[in-house]
Order: sequence, then structure tokens, then C-alpha cells
Amino acid sequence: MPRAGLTSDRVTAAAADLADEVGLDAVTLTALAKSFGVAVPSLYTHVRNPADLRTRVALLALEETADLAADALAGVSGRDALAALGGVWRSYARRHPGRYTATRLPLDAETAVRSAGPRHAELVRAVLRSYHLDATDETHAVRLLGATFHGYAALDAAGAFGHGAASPTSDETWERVLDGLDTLIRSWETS
Amino acid sequence: MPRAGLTSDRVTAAAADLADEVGLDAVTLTALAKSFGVAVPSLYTHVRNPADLRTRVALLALEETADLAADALAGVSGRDALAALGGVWRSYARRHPGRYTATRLPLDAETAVRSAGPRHAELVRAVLRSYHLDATDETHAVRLLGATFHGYAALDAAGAFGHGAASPTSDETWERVLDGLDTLIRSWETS
DNA sequence: GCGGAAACCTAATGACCTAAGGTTTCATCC
DNA sequence: GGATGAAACCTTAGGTCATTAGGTTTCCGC
Repeated sequence: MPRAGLTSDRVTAAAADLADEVGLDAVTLTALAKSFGVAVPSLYTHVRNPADLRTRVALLALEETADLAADALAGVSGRDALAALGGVWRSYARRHPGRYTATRLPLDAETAVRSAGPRHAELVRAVLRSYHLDATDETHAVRLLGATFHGYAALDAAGAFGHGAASPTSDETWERVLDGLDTLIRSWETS
Repeated sequence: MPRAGLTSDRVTAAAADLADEVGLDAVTLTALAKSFGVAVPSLYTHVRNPADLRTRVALLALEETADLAADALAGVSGRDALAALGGVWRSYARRHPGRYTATRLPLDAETAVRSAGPRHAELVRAVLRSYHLDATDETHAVRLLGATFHGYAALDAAGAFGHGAASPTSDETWERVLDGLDTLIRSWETS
């Protein structure tokens, strides 16, 4: 029998794809093993347990989104940068629901610092640079943006914005939110 | 052997308490049955399956938070109302992490309209009434507040605000965010 | 006190996870 | 080109949890 050629990375990538298809909760070692044509215990060489697998998917997704954000932010500033960064999360949550869910998993402190989390924080700070905030306000703004972007993506993904028939679309609200955040943070400007 | 006196509501309440103690994911029928001194299949009379149980916990938590919000909003308006409503979610997420997690579960459309969700939307609109927005902007604002409050509570609960030593506290950021939202929405005022 | 609804049980099955220990493949080095 | 050792992968076995089927017991109302 030919080998499946498993590695931690390949297993993680397959888990991420599967999560996007069937939801993160439905990613079981059994299903994964089947997709590789392999016995379940064989996965234990590459992954400690299902929780470890999910953490790896989270780390993968954080790397991917950090890359996407870095690309999207190249050469833009101010409201455009806000739109670019928020847009990355919004479209990622829509395109990769399983991976996005994984990015919301709580990581233990040690894993968190090794993740792309700090890189994300740095990217948000890059967006804010054009607003010339003092250090404290910049931290406040990082948190505000993180909360708003992720809260919005989560509500959107949960379908919370479709319940009224004549209500404005999510896209319309999104533009309004960006405008709002832009003026809000601009009002904190010090210089 | 005396009966345990199970009902759907009592099982749900116990599940909610257990979720707050050990986390929503650790709420198994096995653990619940043990806490009642009852065999696992006995729970099936009152609850369809674990997913149904979690949905019931979500509905319970949504009712509870709607009640808390209604109380907190009595007699306040403007920024105070913003603070009151956001404070309800923030403290609920802290005090009842399992229940709070349950409120974030996606509900199917039918269940959603029967839940306290619409009541929550109405409460947010009540907060916004003092800002005199037109109907469309009010909807945008409902979504903005929902996203920000829940995003903030989630990040806070995940401990995302403790990583820098000299960084401002979550409480400080919270006040800043409230100020920001207040001015933001005030700037949408039409009348 | 009797009849029936509902509460609760035991037994059995199946999905998933996980540990232990053996076998096969493959690259590498003599 | 064959031995060697590290991985990759396997079978076996056992654990927790969810779920169905079908029985027994409690308790309320008459």
C-alpha cells in the first residue's frame, strides 16, 4: 500500500478545508482519516489530539489573514486602510467560515505569542499610524477596531443582518460603520 | 428511589450553571445526569439532544440578558444608556461565561424569532431613540452597537486585553469606546 | 384504590477518541 | 546493493459520550 504522505502541515491544511466545508465542529479525526484513506490512530503521529488540531487550524488561519491584511494594507492609509483591513476579515469570514471560527478560539498565552496574533496587532497599529494618536489612545483604538471588526464579522456570519425585509444591506451598514470609525478615531487625533 | 423532579426548564437551568462552571463545551448529558443523580437516557424526556440543550441554554441566557438590559435602561438615555446596555453584556460575559458563550450560538431563523433576540433589538433601538436617527441610520446603529458590544465582550473574555504590561486597563478602553460611540452616533443625528 | 400519563430505568449499539505496541516503507550510509 | 534506523502507518483494545428501544415505577386525578 502506498503511503499517504502525511505531515502535520498537510493534516492541518486538510482539516482547515474540511472545516470550511462542514463546519469546525464537524472536523473529527475519523472524518480526516477517511479523507486521507488512513486509519485514525495514524493521525496521532502528526497531531496530538482534536484540540491540538483545532489550534493548528487557528494558527494557520491567523497566518493566512495576516498575510492577506499585509497585502491589502500596502500603500493605503486613513479610511482606505480601515476599509482594507476590515474587508479582509469580512471576506475571510465569508469565504472560509471554518477557518474564521478557528481564529476566534482562545489560545493559551504561550501559543498566542508564537502565533500571528502579535503581527495582527502590529498591522492594526500600522493602520492607525496615519491618525497620529498618542500611545494610549492607539491601544484603545486597536481594541476598538478589533472588537468592531470581529463583532461585525461574527454577526454577519450568524446571519443576524437578514431578518428585516426592507432593512439596509450588510454592505451599506459596513460603509457607514467605516465612516463612523474613521471620524471617531480622527477625533482622537492629538497633533 | 425518590424522583429527581426533572423538567425541561430545570435541566436547562442546571446546564447553564454547569456551563458557567466548566465551560459550555464540557456540558455533556453524562455530566448533567450525574449532577441530578439520574441515568443519562432519562434526560431525553426533557431535551432532544445536546444541541437542543445548548439552544435552550442560549434562549435562557437571551431572556436573562434582555431582563437585565430592560432594568438597566430604565430612566437613562444618551451616553448613560449606551454605558448601561454595554455594561450589561460586559458584566454578564464576565459573570456567566458559559451562558454568554451560548448567546453567541447561531440559531435557526425560526428559533431566532421566538427568542428574546427581537426584544434585544428593540432595547437597542430604545437606547438610540434619544439620538434621533432616521430609520435607516437607526438600523445601521443597531448593528454597530451589537457588533462592538459583543466583539468587545468576546475579546475581553478571551483575555486579549491583558498582554501588555504597561497597557491601559480594559475598563479604561471601555470608557473611551463609549465616548467614541456616543459622539459617533450623535454625529448621525438628523433633526 | 385504580388507571393512565409521565418519569425514570436497563440494555444495547454506534461514533469518536486515545494508548500501546507491532510492522512496513524509505532515505541514508557503508 | 544491502543493512540500519527513523518515521509512517497499522491492528488491537478500551474509554467516554450520545442515542434508541422497550420496560418498570411513581404520582396525580378520579
